[in-house]
Amino acid sequence: MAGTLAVVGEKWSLLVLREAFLGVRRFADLQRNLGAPKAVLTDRLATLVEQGILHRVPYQAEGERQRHEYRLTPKGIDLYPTLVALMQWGDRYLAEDGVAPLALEHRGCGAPVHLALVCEDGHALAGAREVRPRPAAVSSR
Amino acid sequence: MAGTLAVVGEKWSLLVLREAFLGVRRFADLQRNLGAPKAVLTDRLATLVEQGILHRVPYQAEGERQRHEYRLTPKGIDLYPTLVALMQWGDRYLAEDGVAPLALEHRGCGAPVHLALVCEDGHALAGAREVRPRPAAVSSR
DNA sequence: CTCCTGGGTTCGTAGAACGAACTGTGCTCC
DNA sequence: GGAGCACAGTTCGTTCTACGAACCCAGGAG
Repeated sequence: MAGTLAVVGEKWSLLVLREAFLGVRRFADLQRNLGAPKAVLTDRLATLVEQGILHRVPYQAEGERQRHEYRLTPKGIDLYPTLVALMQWGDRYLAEDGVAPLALEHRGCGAPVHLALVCEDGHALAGAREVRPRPAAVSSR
Repeated sequence: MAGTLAVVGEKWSLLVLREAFLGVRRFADLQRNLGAPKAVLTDRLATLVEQGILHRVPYQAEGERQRHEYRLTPKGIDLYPTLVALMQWGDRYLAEDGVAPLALEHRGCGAPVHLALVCEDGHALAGAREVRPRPAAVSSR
Protein backbone atom coordinates (compact mmCIF):
# COMPACT_ATOMS: atom_id res chain seq x y z
CA MET A 1 0.00 0.00 0.00
CA ALA A 2 2.88 2.29 0.72
CA GLY A 3 4.14 1.32 -2.70
CA THR A 4 0.92 2.27 -4.37
CA LEU A 5 1.06 5.65 -2.73
CA ALA A 6 4.63 6.06 -3.85
CA VAL A 7 3.43 5.50 -7.41
CA VAL A 8 0.20 7.49 -7.54
CA GLY A 9 0.17 9.37 -4.28
CA GLU A 10 1.72 12.55 -5.50
CA LYS A 11 -0.40 15.60 -5.53
CA TRP A 12 -1.93 15.52 -9.00
CA SER A 13 -1.54 11.93 -10.12
CA LEU A 14 -4.93 10.66 -9.03
CA LEU A 15 -6.65 13.72 -10.42
CA VAL A 16 -4.96 13.11 -13.74
CA LEU A 17 -6.28 9.56 -13.65
CA ARG A 18 -9.78 10.76 -12.87
CA GLU A 19 -9.66 12.90 -15.98
CA ALA A 20 -8.30 9.97 -17.92
CA PHE A 21 -11.27 7.85 -16.87
CA LEU A 22 -13.57 10.64 -17.99
CA GLY A 23 -12.01 10.48 -21.41
CA VAL A 24 -9.62 13.41 -21.29
CA ARG A 25 -6.47 12.45 -23.11
CA ARG A 26 -4.76 15.61 -24.26
CA PHE A 27 -2.24 17.69 -22.41
CA ALA A 28 -3.99 20.99 -22.89
CA ASP A 29 -7.34 19.64 -21.71
CA LEU A 30 -5.80 18.14 -18.61
CA GLN A 31 -4.02 21.35 -17.86
CA ARG A 32 -7.18 23.39 -18.27
CA ASN A 33 -9.42 21.04 -16.25
CA LEU A 34 -7.01 20.63 -13.37
CA GLY A 35 -5.40 24.02 -13.21
CA ALA A 36 -2.09 22.42 -12.40
CA PRO A 37 1.15 24.07 -13.45
CA LYS A 38 2.37 22.71 -16.73
CA ALA A 39 5.71 21.66 -15.35
CA VAL A 40 4.08 19.54 -12.67
CA LEU A 41 1.68 18.01 -15.14
CA THR A 42 4.55 17.14 -17.46
CA ASP A 43 6.34 15.47 -14.61
CA ARG A 44 3.30 13.54 -13.37
CA LEU A 45 2.47 12.31 -16.86
CA ALA A 46 6.04 11.20 -17.36
CA THR A 47 6.11 9.17 -14.16
CA LEU A 48 2.70 7.66 -14.88
CA VAL A 49 3.93 6.61 -18.31
CA GLU A 50 7.12 5.30 -16.77
CA GLN A 51 5.09 3.24 -14.32
CA GLY A 52 3.04 1.75 -17.12
CA ILE A 53 -0.19 3.34 -15.98
CA LEU A 54 -0.59 5.60 -18.97
CA HIS A 55 0.53 5.06 -22.52
CA ARG A 56 1.72 7.79 -24.85
CA VAL A 57 0.04 7.35 -28.20
CA PRO A 58 0.77 9.49 -31.25
CA TYR A 59 -2.23 10.58 -33.24
CA GLN A 60 -2.98 12.98 -36.02
CA ALA A 61 -6.17 15.00 -36.26
CA GLU A 62 -7.23 16.15 -39.69
CA GLY A 63 -5.42 19.25 -40.79
CA GLU A 64 -3.17 19.20 -37.78
CA ARG A 65 0.32 18.08 -37.16
CA GLN A 66 1.10 14.97 -35.20
CA ARG A 67 0.61 15.09 -31.47
CA HIS A 68 0.33 12.47 -28.78
CA GLU A 69 -2.28 11.67 -26.24
CA TYR A 70 -2.29 9.72 -23.01
CA ARG A 71 -4.38 6.59 -22.58
CA LEU A 72 -4.90 4.26 -19.70
CA THR A 73 -3.22 0.89 -19.80
CA PRO A 74 -4.85 -2.13 -18.12
CA LYS A 75 -2.65 -1.42 -15.13
CA GLY A 76 -4.09 2.06 -15.04
CA ILE A 77 -7.65 0.85 -15.49
CA ASP A 78 -7.20 -1.34 -12.45
CA LEU A 79 -6.84 1.79 -10.37
CA TYR A 80 -10.51 2.48 -10.99
CA PRO A 81 -11.75 1.11 -7.67
CA THR A 82 -9.36 3.42 -5.85
CA LEU A 83 -10.81 6.40 -7.64
CA VAL A 84 -14.35 5.24 -6.96
CA ALA A 85 -13.56 4.77 -3.29
CA LEU A 86 -12.25 8.30 -3.00
CA MET A 87 -15.26 9.59 -4.86
CA GLN A 88 -17.76 7.80 -2.68
CA TRP A 89 -16.22 9.09 0.50
CA GLY A 90 -16.18 12.61 -0.88
CA ASP A 91 -19.79 12.31 -1.97
CA ARG A 92 -20.80 11.16 1.45
CA TYR A 93 -18.91 13.64 3.58
CA LEU A 94 -18.02 16.60 1.45
CA ALA A 95 -20.96 17.12 -0.90
CA GLU A 96 -22.24 20.52 0.08
CA ASP A 97 -25.71 20.35 -1.40
CA GLY A 98 -26.13 16.68 -0.63
CA VAL A 99 -25.88 15.83 -4.32
CA ALA A 100 -22.90 14.02 -5.73
CA PRO A 101 -21.35 15.91 -8.64
CA LEU A 102 -20.93 12.73 -10.65
CA ALA A 103 -23.07 9.62 -10.65
CA LEU A 104 -21.89 6.23 -11.86
CA GLU A 105 -24.38 3.95 -13.48
CA HIS A 106 -24.22 0.44 -14.80
CA ARG A 107 -24.02 0.56 -18.55
CA GLY A 108 -27.05 -1.26 -19.81
CA CYS A 109 -28.98 -1.62 -16.58
CA GLY A 110 -28.75 2.01 -15.53
CA ALA A 111 -28.68 1.40 -11.79
CA PRO A 112 -26.21 3.31 -9.62
CA VAL A 113 -22.89 1.61 -9.06
CA HIS A 114 -20.95 1.49 -5.84
CA LEU A 115 -18.09 -0.38 -4.22
CA ALA A 116 -18.71 -3.24 -1.85
CA LEU A 117 -16.56 -5.44 0.32
CA VAL A 118 -17.25 -9.07 -0.43
CA CYS A 119 -15.62 -12.27 0.59
CA GLU A 120 -15.01 -15.20 -1.67
CA ASP A 121 -17.85 -17.16 -0.17
CA GLY A 122 -20.15 -14.49 -1.53
CA HIS A 123 -21.02 -12.74 1.70
CA ALA A 124 -21.34 -8.98 1.54
CA LEU A 125 -19.57 -7.27 4.40
CA ALA A 126 -21.01 -4.23 6.11
CA GLY A 127 -17.77 -2.56 7.03
CA ALA A 128 -14.22 -2.68 8.20
CA ARG A 129 -15.14 -4.29 11.48
CA GLU A 130 -15.97 -7.57 9.77
CA VAL A 131 -12.49 -7.86 8.33
CA ARG A 132 -9.53 -9.40 10.08
CA PRO A 133 -6.10 -8.45 8.77
CA ARG A 134 -3.61 -11.27 8.76
CA PRO A 135 0.09 -10.67 8.01
CA ALA A 136 1.24 -13.06 5.33
CA ALA A 137 4.86 -14.02 5.81
CA VAL A 138 7.03 -12.77 8.60
CA SER A 139 9.79 -11.07 6.70
CA SER A 140 11.76 -7.94 7.33
CA ARG A 141 10.12 -4.51 7.42
CA MET B 1 -12.98 13.46 -5.23
CA ALA B 2 -10.66 16.40 -5.34
CA GLY B 3 -12.05 17.27 -1.93
CA THR B 4 -11.24 13.86 -0.55
CA LEU B 5 -7.70 14.21 -1.75
CA ALA B 6 -7.48 17.64 -0.17
CA VAL B 7 -8.43 16.03 3.13
CA VAL B 8 -6.41 12.81 3.11
CA GLY B 9 -4.16 13.20 0.09
CA GLU B 10 -1.17 14.60 1.87
CA LYS B 11 1.92 12.51 1.99
CA TRP B 12 1.46 10.56 5.22
CA SER B 13 -2.24 10.79 5.95
CA LEU B 14 -3.32 7.55 4.33
CA LEU B 15 -0.42 5.69 5.87
CA VAL B 16 -1.43 6.97 9.27
CA LEU B 17 -4.92 5.67 8.61
CA ARG B 18 -3.59 2.28 7.57
CA GLU B 19 -1.80 2.03 10.90
CA ALA B 20 -4.97 3.15 12.64
CA PHE B 21 -6.90 0.31 11.00
CA LEU B 22 -4.22 -2.09 12.14
CA GLY B 23 -4.79 -0.96 15.69
CA VAL B 24 -1.90 1.43 16.17
CA ARG B 25 -3.11 4.34 18.21
CA ARG B 26 -0.15 5.93 19.92
CA PHE B 27 2.09 8.65 18.65
CA ALA B 28 5.35 6.87 19.30
CA ASP B 29 4.19 3.67 17.59
CA LEU B 30 3.04 5.57 14.55
CA GLN B 31 6.28 7.43 14.40
CA ARG B 32 8.29 4.25 14.65
CA ASN B 33 6.24 2.28 12.13
CA LEU B 34 6.11 5.02 9.53
CA GLY B 35 9.48 6.64 9.96
CA ALA B 36 7.95 10.02 9.36
CA PRO B 37 9.44 13.09 10.97
CA LYS B 38 7.66 13.89 14.18
CA ALA B 39 6.74 17.39 13.11
CA VAL B 40 4.97 16.08 10.03
CA LEU B 41 3.20 13.41 12.01
CA THR B 42 2.01 15.95 14.55
CA ASP B 43 0.65 18.07 11.75
CA ARG B 44 -1.08 15.20 9.93
CA LEU B 45 -2.69 13.96 13.13
CA ALA B 46 -3.90 17.45 13.92
CA THR B 47 -5.55 17.89 10.56
CA LEU B 48 -7.08 14.42 10.67
CA VAL B 49 -8.54 15.21 14.07
CA GLU B 50 -9.73 18.55 12.80
CA GLN B 51 -11.46 16.83 9.88
CA GLY B 52 -13.24 14.47 12.24
CA ILE B 53 -11.47 11.40 10.89
CA LEU B 54 -9.57 10.65 14.06
CA HIS B 55 -10.53 11.35 17.63
CA ARG B 56 -8.07 12.24 20.39
CA VAL B 57 -8.92 10.16 23.43
CA PRO B 58 -7.17 10.52 26.78
CA TYR B 59 -6.29 7.26 28.49
CA GLN B 60 -4.26 6.12 31.40
CA ALA B 61 -2.27 2.92 31.41
CA GLU B 62 -1.54 1.38 34.79
CA GLY B 63 1.44 2.94 36.43
CA GLU B 64 1.75 5.60 33.77
CA ARG B 65 0.72 9.16 33.53
CA GLN B 66 -2.16 10.24 31.36
CA ARG B 67 -1.60 10.27 27.63
CA HIS B 68 -3.88 10.38 24.68
CA GLU B 69 -4.34 8.12 21.74
CA TYR B 70 -5.90 8.51 18.33
CA ARG B 71 -8.91 6.49 17.29
CA LEU B 72 -10.90 6.29 14.12
CA THR B 73 -14.29 7.96 14.03
CA PRO B 74 -17.09 6.52 11.84
CA LYS B 75 -16.08 9.06 9.24
CA GLY B 76 -12.58 7.63 9.37
CA ILE B 77 -13.77 4.06 9.25
CA ASP B 78 -15.63 4.86 6.05
CA LEU B 79 -12.28 5.45 4.41
CA TYR B 80 -11.61 1.74 4.68
CA PRO B 81 -12.57 0.90 1.10
CA THR B 82 -10.11 3.48 -0.16
CA LEU B 83 -7.32 1.84 1.79
CA VAL B 84 -8.34 -1.59 0.58
CA ALA B 85 -8.40 -0.37 -2.99
CA LEU B 86 -4.88 0.95 -2.73
CA MET B 87 -3.76 -2.25 -1.08
CA GLN B 88 -5.25 -4.48 -3.73
CA TRP B 89 -3.63 -2.58 -6.52
CA GLY B 90 -0.29 -2.68 -4.75
CA ASP B 91 -0.66 -6.41 -4.12
CA ARG B 92 -1.39 -7.02 -7.77
CA TYR B 93 1.30 -4.88 -9.35
CA LEU B 94 3.99 -4.24 -6.80
CA ALA B 95 4.29 -7.44 -4.76
CA GLU B 96 7.82 -8.58 -5.46
CA ASP B 97 7.53 -12.18 -4.44
CA GLY B 98 3.98 -12.51 -5.67
CA VAL B 99 2.69 -12.70 -2.12
CA ALA B 100 0.66 -9.92 -0.59
CA PRO B 101 2.19 -8.72 2.67
CA LEU B 102 -1.20 -8.53 4.33
CA ALA B 103 -4.27 -10.66 3.71
CA LEU B 104 -7.79 -9.64 4.65
CA GLU B 105 -10.20 -12.31 5.71
CA HIS B 106 -13.84 -12.32 6.61
CA ARG B 107 -14.17 -12.54 10.36
CA GLY B 108 -16.08 -15.71 11.03
CA CYS B 109 -16.03 -17.25 7.58
CA GLY B 110 -12.30 -16.86 7.00
CA ALA B 111 -12.47 -16.37 3.25
CA PRO B 112 -10.37 -13.66 1.61
CA VAL B 113 -12.06 -10.32 1.24
CA HIS B 114 -11.84 -8.00 -1.73
CA LEU B 115 -13.55 -4.99 -3.21
CA ALA B 116 -16.10 -5.34 -5.95
CA LEU B 117 -18.08 -2.97 -8.10
CA VAL B 118 -21.76 -3.74 -7.87
CA CYS B 119 -24.87 -2.00 -9.06
CA GLU B 120 -28.04 -1.66 -7.08
CA ASP B 121 -29.77 -4.32 -9.12
CA GLY B 122 -27.24 -6.75 -7.72
CA HIS B 123 -25.10 -7.26 -10.80
CA ALA B 124 -21.39 -7.59 -10.25
CA LEU B 125 -19.37 -5.50 -12.69
CA ALA B 126 -16.14 -6.72 -14.18
CA GLY B 127 -14.42 -3.39 -14.50
CA ALA B 128 -14.46 0.28 -15.28
CA ARG B 129 -15.68 -0.25 -18.81
CA GLU B 130 -19.11 -1.31 -17.59
CA VAL B 131 -19.63 1.98 -15.80
CA ARG B 132 -21.01 5.11 -17.40
CA PRO B 133 -20.28 8.38 -15.57
CA ARG B 134 -23.13 10.86 -15.61
CA PRO B 135 -22.63 14.43 -14.37
CA ALA B 136 -25.33 15.28 -11.86
CA ALA B 137 -26.29 18.92 -11.96
CA VAL B 138 -24.60 21.49 -14.12
CA SER B 139 -23.38 23.98 -11.58
CA SER B 140 -20.36 26.17 -11.24
CA ARG B 141 -18.01 23.56 -9.72
C1' DC C 1 5.23 36.91 -42.67
C1' DT C 2 2.82 37.00 -38.73
C1' DC C 3 -0.25 35.13 -35.45
C1' DC C 4 -2.26 31.23 -32.96
C1' DT C 5 -2.42 26.75 -30.58
C1' DG C 6 -0.58 22.51 -28.48
C1' DG C 7 2.95 20.69 -25.82
C1' DG C 8 6.30 21.45 -23.58
C1' DT C 9 11.13 23.56 -20.86
C1' DT C 10 13.36 27.01 -17.88
C1' DC C 11 13.45 30.09 -14.57
C1' DG C 12 12.94 32.39 -9.43
C1' DT C 13 10.36 32.21 -5.42
C1' DA C 14 7.39 30.40 -1.73
C1' DG C 15 6.07 26.69 0.89
C1' DA C 16 6.50 21.94 2.65
C1' DA C 17 9.19 17.91 4.37
C1' DC C 18 13.23 16.33 6.52
C1' DG C 19 16.44 15.12 10.47
C1' DA C 20 18.49 16.55 14.57
C1' DA C 21 18.33 18.87 18.72
C1' DC C 22 15.72 20.69 22.48
C1' DT C 23 11.51 20.89 26.02
C1' DG C 24 8.58 19.16 29.55
C1' DT C 25 6.25 15.76 32.40
C1' DG C 26 5.40 12.01 35.02
C1' DC C 27 7.03 7.61 35.94
C1' DT C 28 10.63 3.90 38.04
C1' DC C 29 14.91 2.63 40.01
C1' DC C 30 18.75 3.21 42.79
C1' DG D 1 15.25 12.32 46.50
C1' DG D 2 18.02 12.59 42.41
C1' DA D 3 19.15 10.38 37.88
C1' DG D 4 17.51 8.44 34.15
C1' DC D 5 13.94 7.22 30.84
C1' DA D 6 9.92 7.18 27.64
C1' DC D 7 6.34 9.57 25.52
C1' DA D 8 4.68 13.53 23.04
C1' DG D 9 5.72 17.18 21.19
C1' DT D 10 8.17 21.97 19.48
C1' DT D 11 11.92 24.53 17.26
C1' DC D 12 15.41 25.08 13.95
C1' DG D 13 18.16 25.05 9.63
C1' DT D 14 18.56 22.71 5.27
C1' DT D 15 16.80 20.52 1.25
C1' DC D 16 13.07 19.29 -1.98
C1' DT D 17 8.97 20.30 -4.37
C1' DA D 18 5.15 23.18 -6.16
C1' DC D 19 3.90 27.11 -8.16
C1' DG D 20 3.21 30.80 -11.74
C1' DA D 21 5.13 33.36 -15.34
C1' DA D 22 7.90 33.63 -19.15
C1' DC D 23 10.07 31.52 -22.94
C1' DC D 24 10.59 27.99 -27.01
C1' DC D 25 9.38 25.35 -31.10
C1' DA D 26 6.51 23.27 -34.76
C1' DG D 27 2.75 23.46 -38.08
C1' DG D 28 -1.43 25.66 -40.02
C1' DA D 29 -4.33 29.59 -40.97
C1' DG D 30 -4.94 34.31 -42.54
